[in-house]
Amino acid sequence: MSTPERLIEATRELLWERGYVGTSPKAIQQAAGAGQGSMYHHFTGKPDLALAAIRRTAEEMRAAAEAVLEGGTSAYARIEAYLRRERDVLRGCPVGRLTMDPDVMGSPELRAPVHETLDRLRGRLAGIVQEGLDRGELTGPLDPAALAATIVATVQGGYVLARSSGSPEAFDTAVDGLLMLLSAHKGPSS
Amino acid sequence: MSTPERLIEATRELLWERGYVGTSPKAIQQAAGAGQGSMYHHFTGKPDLALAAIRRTAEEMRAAAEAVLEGGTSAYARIEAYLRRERDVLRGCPVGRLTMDPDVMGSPELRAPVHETLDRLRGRLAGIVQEGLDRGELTGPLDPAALAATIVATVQGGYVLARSSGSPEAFDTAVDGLLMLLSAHKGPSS
DNA sequence: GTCTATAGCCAGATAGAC
DNA sequence: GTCTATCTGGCTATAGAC
Repeated sequence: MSTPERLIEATRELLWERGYVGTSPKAIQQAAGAGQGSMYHHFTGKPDLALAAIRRTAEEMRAAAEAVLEGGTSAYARIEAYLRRERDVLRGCPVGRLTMDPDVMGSPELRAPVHETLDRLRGRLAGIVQEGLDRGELTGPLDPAALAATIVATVQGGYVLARSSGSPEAFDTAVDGLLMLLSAHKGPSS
Repeated sequence: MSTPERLIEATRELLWERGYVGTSPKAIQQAAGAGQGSMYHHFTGKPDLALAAIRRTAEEMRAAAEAVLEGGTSAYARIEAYLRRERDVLRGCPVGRLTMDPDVMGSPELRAPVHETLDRLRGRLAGIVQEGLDRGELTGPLDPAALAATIVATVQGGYVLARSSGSPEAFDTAVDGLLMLLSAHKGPSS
């Protein structure tokens, strides 16, 4: 792997683990096995490197979501697949985590990928819910946009509960609760 | 207000705004209008001060939740009151936020109040759901513990969505979605 | 491209005067 | 109880040699 590549990957890991504020250039260099001069040769500084890392993480998360949301199954099945998809629960969401970082939220550039990723995810889920209603896989009354927000919020909040309790179980319990509520809306053609 | 008091309050604000990692003793002193010597006279250091601040914040959050959860209304009404209670949405949850802080989660002492607060909240909500089922205010199938986790997760995740989009609206939308799902379980005596 | 040297500033804390 | 002085070390970056 090239040096810039290693630097980006190291930054991604550290951003996930410690956030922007808690991640120092020095720590990045050590994790990447690169010297200071090397890092500043390839990137203008910490914000520049973080931007590259965040963009890649956001892109990866979008792809992972899409992989599980596409496909020919029912709306309910796709939502369940998204909710139950394998996750590194105790590490939290590498994108959602950044919303609690004041320096990230204070920078329009760093913030944009975070905002976009979560926003598109909500939109994608809303579309699936709408599809489900149209096809009779789900029965109303159900507001697609609201349900989509609740789904994403349950996941993001599930991470909080899991980290708080130190066990992934809390995440699963929150997901179970949501699916329990949603299953009451399963339609005949599902 | 006494100096220790001002130091604790300043720490609470900064912890909320910037997290543990992003909060320096110097910033605390300036916000509290106290000198270094003064701070180290009253507290042994940053962890000690943070502990006092976190404990107080946790206590305050428990009280705020209890204030809205107690009372003689129906289970559904109490859950809705909790979800719609006024919040400083864009600032996020002062307790939940700490779960993303590696230094807080790495310290058993700092972590305990966070864990306990979120845990008790879940237990309290589960009790209310159970009560609602018993009284016929809610109709099953409904797993109290799972629903309680979903409620807390929706709130915690709602903060993430709101901060990501820069608007409190996303929080409200997630809450609306959850109440929409839950309202399908409103019982006859409600 | 990568290295070492250097710099100014901040973090976190201690010591001792007042 | 509060103040100033001081300390060690880390952060973030620049300069210039190799």
